Amino acid sequence: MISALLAGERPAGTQVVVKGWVRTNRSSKAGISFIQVHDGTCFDAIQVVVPNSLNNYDDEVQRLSAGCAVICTGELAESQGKGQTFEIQAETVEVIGWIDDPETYPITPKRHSFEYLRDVAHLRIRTNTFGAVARVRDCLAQATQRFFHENKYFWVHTPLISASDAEGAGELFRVSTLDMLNLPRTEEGGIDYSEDFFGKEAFLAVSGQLNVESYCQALTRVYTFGPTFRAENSNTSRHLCEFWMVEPELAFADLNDDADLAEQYLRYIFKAALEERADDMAFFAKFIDKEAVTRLEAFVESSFERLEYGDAITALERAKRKFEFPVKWGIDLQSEHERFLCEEYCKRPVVVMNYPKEIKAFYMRMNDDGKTVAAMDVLAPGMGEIIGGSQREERLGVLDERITSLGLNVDDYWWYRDLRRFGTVPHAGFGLGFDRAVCYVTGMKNIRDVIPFPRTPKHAEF
RNA sequence: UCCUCAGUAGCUCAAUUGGCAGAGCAUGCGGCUGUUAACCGCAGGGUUGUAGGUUCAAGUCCUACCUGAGGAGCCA
Repeated sequence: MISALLAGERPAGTQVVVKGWVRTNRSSKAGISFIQVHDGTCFDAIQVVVPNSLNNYDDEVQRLSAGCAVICTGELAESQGKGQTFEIQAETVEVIGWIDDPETYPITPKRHSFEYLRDVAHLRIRTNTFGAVARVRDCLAQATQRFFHENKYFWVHTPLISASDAEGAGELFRVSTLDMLNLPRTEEGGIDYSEDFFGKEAFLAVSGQLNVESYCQALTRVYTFGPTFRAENSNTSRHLCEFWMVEPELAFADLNDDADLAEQYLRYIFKAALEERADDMAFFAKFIDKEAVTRLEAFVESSFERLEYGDAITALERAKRKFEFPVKWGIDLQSEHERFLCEEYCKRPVVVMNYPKEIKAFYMRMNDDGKTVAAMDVLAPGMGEIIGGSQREERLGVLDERITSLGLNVDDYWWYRDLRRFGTVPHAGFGLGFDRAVCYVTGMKNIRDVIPFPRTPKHAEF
């Protein structure tokens, strides 16, 4: 693989084979061709130097254009030219796959807009940017698994199909096998879901949290890492209908333990990106976002500020600048407020803790003041909220009160309530939008460009 | 879903107060070169997002729709 060759794992003079795709081909009738071959294993391509003594030089090598698949053999050599340490003095160049009609190949060796490349998402991965994103995304995913494994967390595969809409997180995708042209009806004229596949209404899950809480109260330290689905009509650079989420849950823990975990986790995966994908990160810093590397380095080195929600409000009220949305105790923080807190007020990552109960979910633990719940948001400079979490309400009576006061039905939560009846313990967890984390690390501005085939309203191509 | 902006060659973009549709890159051919965002020359490439309207004349003005982007809301 090219990554091993360019890393110097084989000495010059070794006979090597390279299998990959042509990036550029500069050929000279005078007798030599320079082919950049790329196999995706690292950022750089390797230069294959082809002499015109090869018997397929005229009719094949010179016709090679961007995208052609080739297998090259030859001797690894220290490069005579500038721009690379190693190159290959080719002895054979075998063309495995031609470009059908070079004029119609969508990925040309020039800059393309990200919007254009979304229309050719099956080919955009062959570009520098999307290759780098894919490798960094993998690095962050592997680091996530490694971090939790090393800290004795178990990976729990929570279901993607949810038979109740009790999770209360916005619009859901329906899962049904009913014949839409011939729907079974109840006597009242509604749709009779008892005829449906699961015998009741079913949806794609919007979170694994409620399920993972069950495992938490038996395995102590658990997490989910998988896809999640929201049918909200959100058309922004930060939203996908299908996205990946990391949700750890730990037993015998409070909100401070939760914040500690979030801090350690983020530092761990960001450090992995800096160390393991230095080549790709250097590219992002050069062409996508000048601060991609320095921002991460600062993040990894700084400890997080912890701020009470009430203190955050006070800081915002005393700020000399004006906000578009007025500040007072009880509001949810807008992104302009979040950016101010971490970028100007604290100048480092901030954990805002203990929010008013009115703006947070029913399962978050009621504090002794009766006004706030043990919720936290981790705010990152340059992005705003990157993690949201809470200590969960472990007291059955208080949980029931919260469910009822929000107009929800306690019977819908029967198994979730059982967890509070049978050996309940204080526990806490958080959710991280994995794709947003990839944006933060790479400096990519649009979440549709950090996931392989983005699903957004009106878009499920490929 | 709301607000704003945009849609012209394969791609990225020009085109003055409404007046002959242009460039760079890419592609093909030729030349040149241990080249590397290569360079030089030539060539092909267009129903200006769609449908109407105003006008002698519309890429340009008007209406509707479609598509995309940015912002907002919702959130992760």
